[in-house]
Amino acid sequence: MLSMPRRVALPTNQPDDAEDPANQHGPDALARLRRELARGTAELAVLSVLTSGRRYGYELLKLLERTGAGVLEVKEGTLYPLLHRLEDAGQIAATWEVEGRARPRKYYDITPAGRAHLAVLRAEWTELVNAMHRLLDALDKVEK
Amino acid sequence: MLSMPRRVALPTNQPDDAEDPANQHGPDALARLRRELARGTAELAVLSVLTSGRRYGYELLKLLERTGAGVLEVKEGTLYPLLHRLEDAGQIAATWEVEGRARPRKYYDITPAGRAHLAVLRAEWTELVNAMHRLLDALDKVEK
DNA sequence: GCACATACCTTGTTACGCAAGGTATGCGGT
DNA sequence: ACCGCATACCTTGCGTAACAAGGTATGTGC
Repeated sequence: MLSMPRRVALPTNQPDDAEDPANQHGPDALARLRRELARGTAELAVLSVLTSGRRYGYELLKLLERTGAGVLEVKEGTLYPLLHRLEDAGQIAATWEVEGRARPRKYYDITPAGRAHLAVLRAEWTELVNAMHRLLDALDKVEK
Repeated sequence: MLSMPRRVALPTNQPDDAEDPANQHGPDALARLRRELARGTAELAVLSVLTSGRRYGYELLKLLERTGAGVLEVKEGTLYPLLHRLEDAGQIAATWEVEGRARPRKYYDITPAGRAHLAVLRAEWTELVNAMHRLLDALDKVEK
C-alpha cells in the first residue's frame, strides 16, 4: 500500500457542481449518450421489423429512423454490415429484385433460424429491462 | 450495375435451418449476445446503485453480478475504468477509507451532477425501452 | 509456506456503431 | 446537356465500451 493515501475519508476529486450539469447535455453529449444506451439493440430491432414482412435496406433505415423519436436510428455504416452478418449467419435471406422496377432493390426476409434467434434475443432483452427496472424503481429491495 | 445479379428473386444465401438454431445458442454465443445487449447500460446501472448509498468498487461488482440473474454483471476491466471516468466527469466522488478497517477501501458517492446525469440517462433509457416495446409487441402499428 | 478471498489497477484485444467516403441510377429543374 | 437531390447499396478507418488477462497488495485459514 505504498501508493495509498494516508489521510482519512478525503475526497479525491472535488466536482464543480454548478458547471458540469449544464455542459454535459449539449447536443453532442446527448447523441453520444443515446448511442451508448442503444448499442447492441440494432440486431433485435432489425429482426423484429422483418418478422412482419420483407424489407429492403434503405426502407429499414428510414423506418428505424422514424421509430420512437429516433432512438432506434442506425446509420448505413451500421445497418449494411449488420445485414450481411445476419445473412452470413443464416438468420435472414437476401434477394435482389430487378424485374418490374426502375432500379434493383435488395430485399431481406427473416428465416426460421432468424425467428428462433429473435426469440432468444427477446427473452434476454426482457431480462435486461426487468433487471434495470428493479434497479431504477426499487433500489432498496435489491439483496445484499 | 455491372456487379448486380441478372436473375430474378434468387436467394443469395440458402440457410441450413436444421443446424443453425442449435449451434448458435451454446454458452459462448449466449454470453456474447448478453454482452452486446447490455452494452452501454453499465453507467446507468452503477449510478442507480449509488443513489441509495455509497459503495466500494468490489461491492458494486458483487452486487451487479447478483442482480437479475447476472444480466447486469460487469467485470473489473469495465467497472474500474468506468468509475474513474465518472469521477473525472464529476458525477461521483471517491474517498479512501483506512481507519478502523483491516484494509483500505475506496468508497464512491454520487454527486449532485451525477444525479442530474442519471435523470437524463433514465429518461433516454425509458424512451429506448418504449420504442423497442412498440417494435416487439405492436409491429403492425408502426407507421410506414 | 500455500490457496483462496478481498480489493484495486491497467492494458491489449474484440466488436459494434458512426463518419465519411464511395458506387450507381432516377428525377426534376435549368 | 448539366446539376442537385433522392434513392439504394457498399466499405473502411476511427472511436469507444466491455472483456480477458495480467498485475499489485493484504487478510485468513490450513
